[in-house]
Amino acid sequence: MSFWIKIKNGIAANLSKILNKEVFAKELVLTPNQEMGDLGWPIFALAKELGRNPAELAKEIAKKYPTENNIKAKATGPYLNFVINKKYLAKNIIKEIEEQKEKYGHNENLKNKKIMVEFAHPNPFKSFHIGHLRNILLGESIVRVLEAQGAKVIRTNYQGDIGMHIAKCLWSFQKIDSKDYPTTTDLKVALLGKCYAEGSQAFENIPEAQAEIKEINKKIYSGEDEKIKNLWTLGKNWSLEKFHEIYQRVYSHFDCEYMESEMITDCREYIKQAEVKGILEKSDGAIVFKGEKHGLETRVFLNSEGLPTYEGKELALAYREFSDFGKIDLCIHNVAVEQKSFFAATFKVEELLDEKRFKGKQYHNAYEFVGLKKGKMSSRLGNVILGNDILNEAKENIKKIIAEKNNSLGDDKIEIIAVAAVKYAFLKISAFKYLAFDMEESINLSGNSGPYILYTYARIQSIFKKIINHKTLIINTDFEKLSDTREFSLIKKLAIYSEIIEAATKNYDPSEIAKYIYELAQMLNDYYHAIPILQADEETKNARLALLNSISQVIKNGLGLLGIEVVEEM
RNA sequence: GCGCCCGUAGCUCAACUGGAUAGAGCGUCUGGCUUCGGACCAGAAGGUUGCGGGUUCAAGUCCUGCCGAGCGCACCA
Repeated sequence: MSFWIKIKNGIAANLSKILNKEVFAKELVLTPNQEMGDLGWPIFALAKELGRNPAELAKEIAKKYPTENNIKAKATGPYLNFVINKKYLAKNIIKEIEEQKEKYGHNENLKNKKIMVEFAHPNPFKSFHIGHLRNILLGESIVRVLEAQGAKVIRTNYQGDIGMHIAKCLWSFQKIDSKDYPTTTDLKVALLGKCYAEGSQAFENIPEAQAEIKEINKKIYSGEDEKIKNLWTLGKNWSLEKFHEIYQRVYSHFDCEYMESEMITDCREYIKQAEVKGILEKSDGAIVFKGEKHGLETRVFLNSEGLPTYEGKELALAYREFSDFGKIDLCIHNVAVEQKSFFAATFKVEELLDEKRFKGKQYHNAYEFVGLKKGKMSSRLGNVILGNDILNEAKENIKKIIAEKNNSLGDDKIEIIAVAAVKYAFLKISAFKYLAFDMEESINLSGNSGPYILYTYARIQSIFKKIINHKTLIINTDFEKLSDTREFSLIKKLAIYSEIIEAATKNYDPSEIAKYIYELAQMLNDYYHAIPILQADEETKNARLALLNSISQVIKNGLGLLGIEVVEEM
């Protein structure tokens, strides 16, 4: 348990004793400013319950509060506020960070929990676009946040390698002579994209083509046509090759990559079981789930041509996911909000099918959609923004800035900064907010941005480089020397870090962490400008270095949870 | 038409899940490198939180009615 939580628990325990009534630590709020103290407890509710005037009651409780040296109670109007001794907090927090280092802020709330996070979900034969990018960045961060709370996390990715979109692509792709196949990954996926666009156009405009495409789709499902099967395998491998490049580029990996095509056989058995149990029923030649009696919509599981739909295949996936890695406590499906009714229905069917296995263990993390600020994105029309294009664009912009400064920086570092810029731009916005993407505006390199935070971090490292053996100085720090109010604000900010991780877990929303690190970086930059570090007398300097060391550790930890790497210089 | 989500500064977003004076960035204007890194910092302008009603000590946050946008409404994934 973090030192900060201990302080809050201690105050809550004291209040509980005085009032003979349970007071919870989470009722304590941060004060808006330093003069009011550090933590506050609004006592309106209690005053009302006792029929008392809140301000008078606050004074009375403050008087009864035990007089400790380190935490003092005082009444501020209808709030009971607590003042924490600065040196006491500084010493303990800095010590805690020094000891726990990259584990600082972590907890064991999810110890012994096995959680599967299913994310990324690109479709082979189609492009990895901006929506997939938001998905993978969010998913990767959620995984890290859960791990920081002690959970054992299994990373999975479910990729749609079957269906009409592929049939449309292959319809056009089969006409290309293998001698004309491109050699680079980028050209290969570009070709698949072009074929898909052509196939889609043909499907809409040419009746014969439509029939041919439907035929190809059936052949893909049956796997009996060698030629189609080979083309399908080839195209899929091209796509996966590209996807893996991207996963690596954003520091993601998966314990298991499920393919939709792997589900088409097994799912028939589960659909049949569900039909026998009366969960699914026949309707117009299809087998459907009539969700209305559960307040849901009707969804098709097996279509009238006898092919399993996405819903049908989901049943087989669920059984795989809940058995391949032993018993799991929770499966988080990181999928955009548009699939909400799809998941509501499939979760219900799974629950009715096998309550013990699935009930309460499936969760759809319905994050919001990414769209374009200008125009509409459509892979059919070819105006999609690719995940890689965004990263490349950010990289070019960073190169430009470096060139303007006449600096030089290795490509590996520029890449890290570019990835940081893009990741931060996506993750700083709440996952539950529609993201209107605009290339120029969305990837900031200054202000509230990834590079700003990396710059702040690099700046601290730069100070350390000027000191020899600064780490050994921290042990004997005189914390009394940290007397500036900015220093205390920084220490308090460091103290609450563990609570931020908990907040990010509650809604599976890493934007809490992004916001926190930004504020911390901002406070540091202000401090950096106002207070000299290296010019201070020896003891003060050491105390300030100890503080800087803690700040840089927390920035690094927080960025780590967002899936962002740091650079020592930039 | 029904269901879900949303509406906060010119733009993009915060507001610790009902608490104290609604805050940041971008953009605009002003100032700051002879000082630990100017991808920085300080300051200014910018708000009837879409509109109306309600709940209570307290509402951007909760309930309700409008207005507006997005997503979803069975054989795509």
